[in-house]
Amino acid sequence: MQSVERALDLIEALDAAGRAMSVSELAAAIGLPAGTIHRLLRTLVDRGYAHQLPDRRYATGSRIAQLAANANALLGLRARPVLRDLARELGETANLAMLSSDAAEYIAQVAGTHSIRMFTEVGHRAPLHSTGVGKALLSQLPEQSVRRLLGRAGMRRHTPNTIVDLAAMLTELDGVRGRGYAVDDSEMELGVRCVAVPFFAGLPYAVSVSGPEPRMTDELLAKAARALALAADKLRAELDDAGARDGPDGAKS
Amino acid sequence: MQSVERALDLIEALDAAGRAMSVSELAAAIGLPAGTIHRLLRTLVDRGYAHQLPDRRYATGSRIAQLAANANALLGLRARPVLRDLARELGETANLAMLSSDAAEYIAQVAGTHSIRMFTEVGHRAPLHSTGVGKALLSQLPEQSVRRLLGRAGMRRHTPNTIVDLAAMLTELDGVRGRGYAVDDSEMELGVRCVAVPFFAGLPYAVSVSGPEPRMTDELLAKAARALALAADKLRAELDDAGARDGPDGAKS
DNA sequence: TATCAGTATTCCACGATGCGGAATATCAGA
DNA sequence: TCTGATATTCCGCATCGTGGAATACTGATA
Repeated sequence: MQSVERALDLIEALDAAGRAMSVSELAAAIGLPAGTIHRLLRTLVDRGYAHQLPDRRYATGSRIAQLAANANALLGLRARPVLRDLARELGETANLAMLSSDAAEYIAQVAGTHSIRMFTEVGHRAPLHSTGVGKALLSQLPEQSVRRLLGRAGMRRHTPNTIVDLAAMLTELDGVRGRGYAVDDSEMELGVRCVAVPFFAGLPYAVSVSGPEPRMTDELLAKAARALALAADKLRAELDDAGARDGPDGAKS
Repeated sequence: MQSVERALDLIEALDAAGRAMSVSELAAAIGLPAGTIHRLLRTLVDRGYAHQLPDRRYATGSRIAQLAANANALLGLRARPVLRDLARELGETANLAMLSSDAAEYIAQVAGTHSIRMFTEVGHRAPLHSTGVGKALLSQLPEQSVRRLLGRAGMRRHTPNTIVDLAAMLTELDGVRGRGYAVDDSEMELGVRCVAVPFFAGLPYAVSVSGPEPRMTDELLAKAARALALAADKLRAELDDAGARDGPDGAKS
């Protein structure tokens, strides 16, 4: 339906900009006359999906944040079967995290089968530089974005292993891209190891398993990396509803 | 624009349900023929705003979560001027939090003017039962929802002052409703006091100031409650873009 | 203060797109 | 296999969305 598509194009243009836009800017971005843009915007503003600033520009409205309150929880539900299989297969706690502003936000978790298990609260936001999922998320960004995010968030030392030097981090991220997975080797918390695989499902995500160092042997890490790569493929297919429109991304494994 | 309104009605119906719905259910909820609902849904599914389960039902799609990544940050920006005035007027750290699942999520913060200041990371999720903002958020919910949320999240003791008994909490929330504000008196962290005022802007929110106990005198608490009530009115007007459609809620101060 | 250029907003005739009812396909349960 | 309920598709029609043009608004400049 043409008019609905156009309204959604507007919502997405405002989101992509991350700032207020004028009618002319939106008209140029979407390729429609100003009058049409304005009529669509009127509906979006009436419904709270956009709001207008005093200088006549428009920005994303609060209704999106209201809808969002439930959206991550629903994604977490959809990811659970994949995480459950991972936790069962590897015996360690499986996590799903997404890039949220300048942090890694955990949106789902399934505990491992051992008595001593990792626990990270769903909704918890972890530093990008010192966690496996964080490094997996960063590996998906251009260097410029990495510099901006880490510059803003800082690179605080959590343990003697934490990478706190930007150049070292950029090198580490090259390694992540080459291997296909990131490792947190007691960088966030002493005695905790984590391996994480990045995937893109409309946003950067990472799926990981984490556990205590004595159990997270190099052999398990290698096995986990393979299982995580398969899980990432499944999660990409499950979590990117809009991806179906962009072509067979699922084929790029 | 009729067709855009109808598509947004669908998005909101799926969100409000928080679970998958059939075409018939959606048709009944919105009051349109099944064929019309189906045509709208096809566009929403194509764009990732809805997704279809194998049993033919539909649920919120992942595109909403993708949009959400920026939405809270934008709300935080819009709230800043009000929080800045509060921090300047009272000298203590001002916070804005929203109800997110079963926690209070901080979406904006402006530090106070003293050398020793409260710091809570934006995006941090705090327990509802043991924080001022959490109790302010809960005070806006029916008892049944309070029971469900606290049952699910638990009521863990953080300090000797923490309320860990449900009946005591329900009584406390009655008090919050009567006074118009909630107080955290070393319930989350010893030596930290917070006063928070609830408001509704499409979702439950709370605006608060917090500081160390020696500075958070009863006199300051009373003064802060008054300032916070005014701030809540401003924030309600600023953050509820969809509210304009529902009538003059701003008049219910 | 007046003017002007750029931009946002409003108006309107027209036809394309969205509409709803009916036909057809699918699904789950007996 | 059959059946009833429901989802999906099809199609004629008219209403709603369209884009161009007219009008209103704004900020910068003289």
